[in-house]
Amino acid sequence: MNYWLMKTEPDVFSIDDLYNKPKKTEPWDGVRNYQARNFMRDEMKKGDMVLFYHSNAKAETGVAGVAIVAKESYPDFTSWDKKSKYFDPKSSEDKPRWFMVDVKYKKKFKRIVTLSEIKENKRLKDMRLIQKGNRLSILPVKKSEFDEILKMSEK
DNA sequence: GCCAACGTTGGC
DNA sequence: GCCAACGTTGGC
Repeated sequence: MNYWLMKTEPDVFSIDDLYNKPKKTEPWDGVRNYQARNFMRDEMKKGDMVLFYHSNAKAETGVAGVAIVAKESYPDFTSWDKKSKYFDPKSSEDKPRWFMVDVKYKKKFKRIVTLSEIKENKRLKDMRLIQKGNRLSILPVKKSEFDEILKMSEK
């Protein structure tokens, strides 16, 4: 099993929004970065665990909870929907360029594990999230890092 | 709102 | 294939 961190802006789609979806499940659409796409297309498997990260948050930036991969990658249909803001003329139903997975709500932390706490925790110093210049919206996480963040959320 | 650190596009 | 210009991400 693999572990991941997925970023979302809570103003756009928060952990509460995921909770309120039918079946608490939602397609992770709109990823338009090749590295992030490749993670979803090639490596994310059903049952993988996801740290649900609130970026650019008005309140607190950090990990807000846990989700689980509910469906493995399939073409991101918003990429050939002309009305979608994620429309990409180079993607088609015949030749999809972009892919997504479905994620399902697992739990909301009692409190946000903030980015600054993560930076301060020596056990998390190698997390790709806090490497310089990292802007990837989907990142692999080690099991030890995943467990550490879970532990921090309980404190 | 600013801006550093990217990634992408397109002319050549 | 190079690289300048442009667009985006995301912390602050």
